Parts: sequence; structure tokens; C-alpha cells
Amino acid sequence: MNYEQIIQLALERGFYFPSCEIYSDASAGFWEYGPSGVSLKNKFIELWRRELVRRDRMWEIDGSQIMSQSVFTASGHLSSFADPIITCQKCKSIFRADKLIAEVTSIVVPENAEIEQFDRVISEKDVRCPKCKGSFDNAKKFNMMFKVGIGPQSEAAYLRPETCQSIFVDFPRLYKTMRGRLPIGVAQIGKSFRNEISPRQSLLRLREFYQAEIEVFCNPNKLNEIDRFSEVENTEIRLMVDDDTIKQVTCREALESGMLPNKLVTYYLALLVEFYQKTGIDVSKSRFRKLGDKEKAFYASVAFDFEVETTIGWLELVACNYRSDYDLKNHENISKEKFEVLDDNIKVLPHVFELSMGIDRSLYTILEHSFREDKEHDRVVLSLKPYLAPIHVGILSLVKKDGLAEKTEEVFSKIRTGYDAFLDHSGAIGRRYRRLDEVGAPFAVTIDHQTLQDDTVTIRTRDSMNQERIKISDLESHLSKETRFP
RNA sequence: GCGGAGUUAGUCCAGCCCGGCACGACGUCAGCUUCCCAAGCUGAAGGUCGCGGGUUCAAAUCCCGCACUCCGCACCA
Repeated sequence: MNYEQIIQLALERGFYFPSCEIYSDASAGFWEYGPSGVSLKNKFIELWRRELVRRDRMWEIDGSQIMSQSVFTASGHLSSFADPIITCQKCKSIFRADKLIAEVTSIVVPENAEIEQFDRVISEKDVRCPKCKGSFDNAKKFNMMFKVGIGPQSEAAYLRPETCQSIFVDFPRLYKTMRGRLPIGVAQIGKSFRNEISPRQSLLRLREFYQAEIEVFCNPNKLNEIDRFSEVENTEIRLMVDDDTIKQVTCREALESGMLPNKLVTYYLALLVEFYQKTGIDVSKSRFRKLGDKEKAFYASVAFDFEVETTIGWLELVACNYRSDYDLKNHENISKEKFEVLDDNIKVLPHVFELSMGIDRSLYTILEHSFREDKEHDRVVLSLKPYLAPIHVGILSLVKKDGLAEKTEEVFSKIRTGYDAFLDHSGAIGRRYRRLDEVGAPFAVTIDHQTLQDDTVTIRTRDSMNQERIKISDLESHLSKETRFP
């Protein structure tokens, strides 16, 4: 229900835990997924593939995590993904140089100005530390990308700070070989790396994290020629634009009222909501928040954050950026590769609309929104959607003796390769049910004395705690029906 | 990075002031018992007390440094 309970569940039940925790030099901002977490993550990704990649006939790629320096020269990350910082010589406080100068002197030095400009203003205006009045060291650029050295000469390269650059640099080849027409969605799941100044709150701000990104390449003159829009015109989404109120409207209303700029953007925001609804996240606690000019990333011309309310506040799960031709134009200039494509026999440099999803944050939110305390039955239940549950079914013997254990293993063997099943003989039956509830297993099959006579078992449903008796021969079709993706 | 609070078994924690065998609960495992919702009994495993250094005959405890976690500030492509 709240952050502390989720982190405790994560630690106790193998969802996630700190990386390298046995060593004291382990850095903050790195976490690992245990067996339950991996199982949940894999199923979440499969749902994403079904609801976005396959539904919209996107292409999925898997790019390198280390990318050449030129990529980030072109993308702007080498110059813009860095903050000018100054350190107080006396108290060691760190400030953003541009912000402090603007505050104290009202002089605006652009964030990406040459480093000497900051030093000059600081010495001319005698800018001092607001905390202790100490003077500053020379300004430095703090780039949030991790630099790596390739080969014996340690040639500079970087761990990608967002997965999408692979998609941009691969686009010319993909377009030539994969036989698509605009609009084209290209998707990728993978890790990104950012040297955050202060990582916090486990999965919510990591230095190494999973993104599921989708870049939709489109003709900027045809943003309202999206046939598939009709599939989502009645889908309800919650929007926060221009003021602080959230309005729940259908996609058609959002478009007609001008709250959203065009059919293409509206269509993909709708796909996102429909996807998240199926993850079990409570979308009545969600909103698309339109970002103001100051909040937007340097490459975005229009941006919406998909945010969900949690016990620690509104959490950004997806950044939806209209990147226009920013990336393709820059890669074209630096690489000399052609990025133009033919659309209706007219050459066009595609624009890009991006859905950049944080997987780790999404998984946290799913856990928090699924976690409940059932006080009446004195239990903790993770009411995950059956198709996302780390364990689909527990296979339990009511007692170990009288041949029940052997019969239970026989049932387990029948389904172990098709489902995530957990075999358990030991302890009281109620205790075993409780443990399964806590990792979100939607079903528990129990082998009892009657099973030996007529080959039937009981199957217990997690949320209702109801049990029904079914034939072992019907077990697979029952599980298949109940754990199927929607 | 700054300020505050912390770090002891899988989890929660006592012990620290005032140095002398690291306490308890939950959980886990095995056995017995019951046999459909965390019962009970018996037993067991599990600890470099965050890391490193110092003081001391002796350090979880006192001192110094560092790391990490949480809260606040700042940062957040």
C-alpha cells in the first residue's frame, strides 16, 4: 500500500534488492531483480509487446548499450545533457551556475554557454555562496552520461542515456529493408544509463534502468490522417493542460476541443492508457500532464508526461515527446546519411513522436496498486492480473503422506513447462496459501485424498479464496483460460 | 553535494549513554501432530554488529574517515 510496505515485500519475496549489497563500496542507484521481479517484468514486457508493438504493427529492435561519441554529438547530449556546476571552496555546496547567477545578478547566462562565461560573471559580480559566503571554484560541466574507453587506446564512447538513439541511427537501414510506410513505429526494450547526482527510492530513480521506448516516424503534414484513430475515439483519458485541473474526456473530445494537437498524438496516448489499464494500474489515478517550456527536454517541441498517483505522490511513468525532426536532421548533418523517405512519392524528412516508458517505475506502481491488506482474513494479497503474476499456480499436497506427495509431483510435472508453477509440500496448508497470496499467485491447486480416488483436485482462487473441484485432465485448459493475456 | 536521522541474521528490532559470551519476535528448514486457510510441539540453520582505521588487556558499544539508506534542500536529460 505504501512505499515501505512495497520495499519490504520486494526484499522478502525476491522482487528486487540492492546491487552488490555484500560490498561496502557498492554505489547507490543500482538494483537487481530477483526471481519474482524478473517473472513479473517478463510478463509486463510481453503485455507491452502485445498491446503496443503487435497491435500497431511496430518493428522491435535491440541496440547496443555503448554508442559512439558522434551519436551524442548529433543528439545534443554532449552539450545539452550537462549542467554547469560550481562548488563552494569553503562549505563544498554545489550549485547550478546559471541558476545561481540569474538569482543573484539577474544576468542570464544560457545553460549551454562556454564555461569561461560563468567564471567571468562570477568574478565580475563577486557572486558568493548563499550559504556561507565562501567563494567558488571554477565552473565545471557535469555531464550525466557515463563515458567509457573502447580498446587499448580508450577511445571515447558512452553508455546510452536513452535507448531511442539506436532507433534513430538504425532508421535508414530499417526503412530500406523492412518495407514499411509512414507512420512507422519502432520499439525497443533495453537499459539506459544516467549518472544521477542523487539516486533515490530504489526503482524510482536509478543510474541503470530499463526503458521501453517507441519512436513513431510520421509525415508532419499528415498528423490527422490516422485511420486507426477510430479504434480509440471513445477511449477515455485524463488530461491536465494549461491549468491544474484534470479533465476526463474521450479521445474525440480531446481532439475536437484542441486539448490535444492532432490525431497521431491522441491515438498513441490512447494506446498507452489502454495498455496501462491492462497492467492493473488504477488509471482513474492517472493523468497526461502537458509540460511547460521550462520543463521540457531540450529535444521536445510538445511534451506530455503520463503520471500516476502513488503513496509518494505523482510518479512519471512515460514521457511522450513530439521530437519533430530534431534527431533525424542532426544525425543527417553529422553522419551525411540520408534520412528522407518517400511518402506518396514526395520526399519527406519524418518527424518523430516518442513514448518513452520507464519499466522499473511501472513495475513499482503495479506492485503498489495491486497490494492490499485483507484484514478480515489476516493476510496480505498481491492482486496482480493473472497474466502478470510471477507464479501462476501453486501445486500443493494437503498432507505429505498416503501417497499424496507423489501424486502432487505428478500433477506438477504435467504443467511445469507451460506455466510458472510452484511445488510445495511443507507446513500447514493455510500458511502455504498465504505465501502464494503474497507473491500474487492467482491460483492454488491442492491434491487431497479424494484425488487418489477420482483424479480431481481443488483449485483455489486468490482474490475470493473460493475453491472448486475440477478434474486433473481439465486443469491445463482451466489455467490456460484464466491466465491468458487479454 | 549540503543539513538531519539511521545501518545489528531473510525481515523487524533490543543491546550503545556507562566497553566484558549479541537479546527477542517474525520468517526459513527438518521431524511430530492436525488435515482446506498464518494452530501446536520438538529441534536446527542463519551474524566479518555497513566498511576501514584508531584507542584499549578487551570495541556492536568510545574516537576518526568513508560508503550506503531514509527525510529535507538542490538536481532530475
